[in-house]
Amino acid sequence: MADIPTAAISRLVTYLRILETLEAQEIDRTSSSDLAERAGVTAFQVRKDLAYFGRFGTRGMGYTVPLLKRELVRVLGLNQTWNVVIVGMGRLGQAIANYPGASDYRFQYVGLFDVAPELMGREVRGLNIRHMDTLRDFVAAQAQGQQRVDMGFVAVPPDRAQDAAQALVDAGVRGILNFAPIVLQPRTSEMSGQQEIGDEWRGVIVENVDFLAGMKRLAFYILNPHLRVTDTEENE
Amino acid sequence: MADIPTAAISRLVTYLRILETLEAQEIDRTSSSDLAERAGVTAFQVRKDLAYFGRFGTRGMGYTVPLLKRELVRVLGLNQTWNVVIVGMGRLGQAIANYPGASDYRFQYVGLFDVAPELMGREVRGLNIRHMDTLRDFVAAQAQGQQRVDMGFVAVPPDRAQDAAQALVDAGVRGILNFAPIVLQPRTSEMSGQQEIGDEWRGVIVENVDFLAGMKRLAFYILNPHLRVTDTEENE
DNA sequence: TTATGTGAACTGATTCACAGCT
DNA sequence: AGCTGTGAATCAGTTCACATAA
Repeated sequence: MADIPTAAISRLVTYLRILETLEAQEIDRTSSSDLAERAGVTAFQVRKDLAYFGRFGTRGMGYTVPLLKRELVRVLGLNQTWNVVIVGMGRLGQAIANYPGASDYRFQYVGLFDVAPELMGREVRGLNIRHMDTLRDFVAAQAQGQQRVDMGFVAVPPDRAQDAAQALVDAGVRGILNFAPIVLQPRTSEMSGQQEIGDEWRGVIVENVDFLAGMKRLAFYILNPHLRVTDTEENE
Repeated sequence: MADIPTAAISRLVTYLRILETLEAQEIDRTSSSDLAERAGVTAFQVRKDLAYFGRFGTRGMGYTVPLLKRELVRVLGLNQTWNVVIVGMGRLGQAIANYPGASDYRFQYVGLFDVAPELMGREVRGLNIRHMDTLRDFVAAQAQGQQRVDMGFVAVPPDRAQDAAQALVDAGVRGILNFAPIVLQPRTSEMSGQQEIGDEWRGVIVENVDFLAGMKRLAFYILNPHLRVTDTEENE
C-alpha cells in the first residue's frame, strides 16, 4: 500500500460522498462508470483509485453500494472516533462548529478555544469556549482520560494562525486543518538568542481549506477559461 | 500562454499572499529560494511557475517585492472588480460575507440570497438578504447598470446546492465557488418529459471549497503518515 | 559571483487495452 | 456478455543543469 497519489485520496472522499447519496436513495448497485460520471472523472480513474486499496467489485456486476461504502469508510479511517478542538471561535469557528455533517463518521468536537474575553465561557454546540492559554493542559487532561485530541482546526485571523498552529503542535495534536490563508511553517519559531528548540512538527499533518485562494483561482479561470478543461466528462 | 498546470495557479496565489506579507514588513527584495521556503516548495518550482507568465526577476539579484506582486495581481486578474453574490446566508454564508480579506483586490459582494423567511430583509455587511426567486431579475438588473455579476458563492445545504448552482448559471454568472460537499453536475436538470434544455453550463468555472473533505483527508493522512512526505523543504 | 530563466531529463500520475471473473 | 482489476504506454508536471544576464 505504498505510493498513492494525493489526488486519489481526494477522489476517494468524493466517491464516499456519492455512495452515501446512493444509499440514501436506496440504490444498491453501482459501477465504475456510474461513479465516474457522478464524480466528474473517468471510469479508469475510479477503478485505479479503488485498486490502490483492494478489490471491492465483482467482475461483470459492478459494486454493491453498502459494501463499497463500508470499505471506503475503513480505508479513510472514518470508522474510528476523531476528537477535534477548534482554535478561533469567531464567526468562522462558530460556523464550522455548527456545520452539519461533521458529526457523521465520529468526528467529535471536544474543545473550543479563543482569546477574546467576550467569548470566554460562551456555549457553542454544548461546549464552553475556553482560553487558548488552557489548551495545553486541556489536551493533556483529555489524554489522561483516554480522550486523546487528534486534530486541531485553525480558524483564527491570518496573523495569529502560525502561533495557534504552534500551540496545537506543542499540545500534541497529530493533524491540523488550517482555514487561515497562509502557509503554516513547520518549524519551531526561533526564540530570541536560541535557534531551533526541538522540532515538534515531525509527523504533524497539515491540510488547508482556503476560501480566499479559491476565490482568486476562480477569478483567474474566469479570465482564462481555455486553461480549464470544463470537464466534458469522457467515460471511456 | 497555453497549458499551465492548475497546481501552478494555486501556487501563484500562495506567492502573492507571501509577497503581501513581505510588503507589509517593508521587505523590498526576495528570491526564488526565499519564496520557495515560505511557500513550502522548491526554488525550481517557483521559477518555473513564474516563467509561465513572464520574466519578472533580475538575474543575480532576485525579485523586487512590489513589482512581482503587481505582476501576479495582474496575471491573476485581481486588478479588476469582481462582483459576487452569495446564495445561502446561514451561519456559513454570513461567516463568508464577513470574512476580512475578501474585500482586498476589489471583490465586492453585491447581493445576498436565501429562502428562509426569517432571513429576508435582514442586513449583513450593508446588504439586505433577498429571496432566491429574485436572483435572476437581480442579476439582469445589475447587468443593465454595468454591474455584471461575475461569481456566485454556493453556501446552502448539500441537498440544495445543485439547484442553487443551476440558478446561478441560469442567471448568467461565469464562475461558482462551491462550499457544499458535493460535486456539482454541469448539466441542465432534465425536466419531466424533456431531455437537455440548452446546455447553459458551457464555460462556467467551478471551484470547490470543501472543509468536510479536508477533514476526511486529514484523518486518512494521520493514519497513514508515510503517504504524506511532510515536506522537509529542499531548496535546491 | 550570484540568481534568474529555460530546454532536457526524469518522475509520477493518468489513460489505455485487455486479461480475468461472474 | 459485461464490468472489474491491472500491467504497459502515454502524458503531464516537476526537477535538474546550465546558459545567461546583472
